[in-house]
Amino acid sequence: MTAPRVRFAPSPTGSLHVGGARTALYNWLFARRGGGTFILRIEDTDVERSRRELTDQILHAMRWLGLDWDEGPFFQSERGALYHEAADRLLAEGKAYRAFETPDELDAMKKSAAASGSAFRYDGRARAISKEESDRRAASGEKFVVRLNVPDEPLVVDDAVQGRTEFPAGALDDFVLVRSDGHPLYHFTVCVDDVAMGITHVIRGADHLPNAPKHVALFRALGAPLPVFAHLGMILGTDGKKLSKRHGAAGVEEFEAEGYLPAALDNFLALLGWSPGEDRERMTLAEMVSLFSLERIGPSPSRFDHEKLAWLNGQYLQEVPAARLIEMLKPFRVPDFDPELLARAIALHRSRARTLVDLAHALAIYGDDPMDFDAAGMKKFGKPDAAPLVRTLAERLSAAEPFTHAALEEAARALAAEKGLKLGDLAQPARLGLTGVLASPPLFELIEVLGKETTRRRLLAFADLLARVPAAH
RNA sequence: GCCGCGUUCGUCUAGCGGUUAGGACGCCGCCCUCUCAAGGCGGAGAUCACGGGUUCAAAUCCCGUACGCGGUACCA
Repeated sequence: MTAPRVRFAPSPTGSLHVGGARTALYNWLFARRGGGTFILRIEDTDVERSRRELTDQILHAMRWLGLDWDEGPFFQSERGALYHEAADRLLAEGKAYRAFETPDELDAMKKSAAASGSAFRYDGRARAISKEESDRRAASGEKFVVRLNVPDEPLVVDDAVQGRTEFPAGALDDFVLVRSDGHPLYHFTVCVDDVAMGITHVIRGADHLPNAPKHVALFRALGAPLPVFAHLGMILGTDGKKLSKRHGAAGVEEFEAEGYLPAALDNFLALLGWSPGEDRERMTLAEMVSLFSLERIGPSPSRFDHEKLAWLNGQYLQEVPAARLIEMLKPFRVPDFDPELLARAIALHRSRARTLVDLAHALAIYGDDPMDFDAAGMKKFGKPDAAPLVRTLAERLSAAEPFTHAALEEAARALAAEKGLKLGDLAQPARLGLTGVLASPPLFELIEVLGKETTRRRLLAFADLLARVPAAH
């Protein structure tokens, strides 16, 4: 088998969302697996809706995901000559023809079709116009569209994922290839480009499956062999509806901003519709490459489960080398302190975070002293008679020598024993005073990183706060 | 409406004629423990959408129905 040539062909009418990202990923995996070529093509023929910034955003998202392309990006907006050449050839060969109906006339036809309860299909009446008349009317400046002369026979799409589907003869009308203003349309540009680029496998979302017979007809008209089609089940929201804003993040750049790791998103997306079998779930891109095959892609739609993605991201967060993690954290505003201490703080907090945003947020306690204290915690520990105990603890901890978690814990345990308390009776109020919340990494390791000065200052301030709490009755 | 595709625990999935229907997320419990995570162990959770066939045997093959999704442009 010759090396595959595949392409990812987004339209820059929106940012790269997870559905598109998964399509890109599968194409990339397939290309890499087969030692083939991955081509990036920007389908910006819709001039009204395409925006340059969105192309840049898509390119950025691709790079972020680690999906490098071998050729392109090609812009369809710059390939007009190719399409017009192809249209002229089809026209000359009688495989396409000019149709001179105006939009208003077409509307009228649609309306009458709707009135009689049938679906509108262009009836191909302009096929009857002779070549001479067609040329003459075109030359005289009359507006026309170019339509494909779709043969009256069943069209078979043999899909690697969805299986064989047959579209009966007459299911398609002679659809428009080129608009009356000269702009080539989507189906046409796709096929012309796929032929020109020697695409062997078309891997894309199942929303394109109904388009596939059009493409089959077009490939034939163009005299090109059919590529293998593989239509991927759609990615839906958790409620089974089309993915939209109210399902939370859907754009790749949103996941980046929320502190997800590209490796986690790649892994998660890969599993939406594909499974390597043998209960394999966590995989690097390289592992996916070696395991990937079209045969193991399922046909059904899947739902995007943020919970599982978050879990997976947490898993990846545990494995990132410390230095790399510090790099990754940079865009997320972490307190500026000693790099060595930062590394230790990260070691303490990473297992408690599921995203970089979580982690950066957790790291904030190493910056400013806490201003707010957890309400439930204050209800439980916020009593004036707790103040002396916290004060004593502050003194004992300050005196601990060396200032290590082992010595600190020993000091705290000794104090607890003296007072006939459990360690938790001491640790929890201390944790609250030090961090403002009741959940944190092991207290004494935290204190060790926080340092003697900060610990003492916060504990003493907290004791003062406790002393001012009105006594309960 | 018409055309097409899909349907295994709540979710992602394994399964490709004979399994106690497996794994993962989430959920619950236990262990660890100064709290919260992480980790370890265990549990609940699927009459394989439904109804007919084919077969000694069906989640697996065939046909209907229901539901879901997609398409139905001089959008992509």
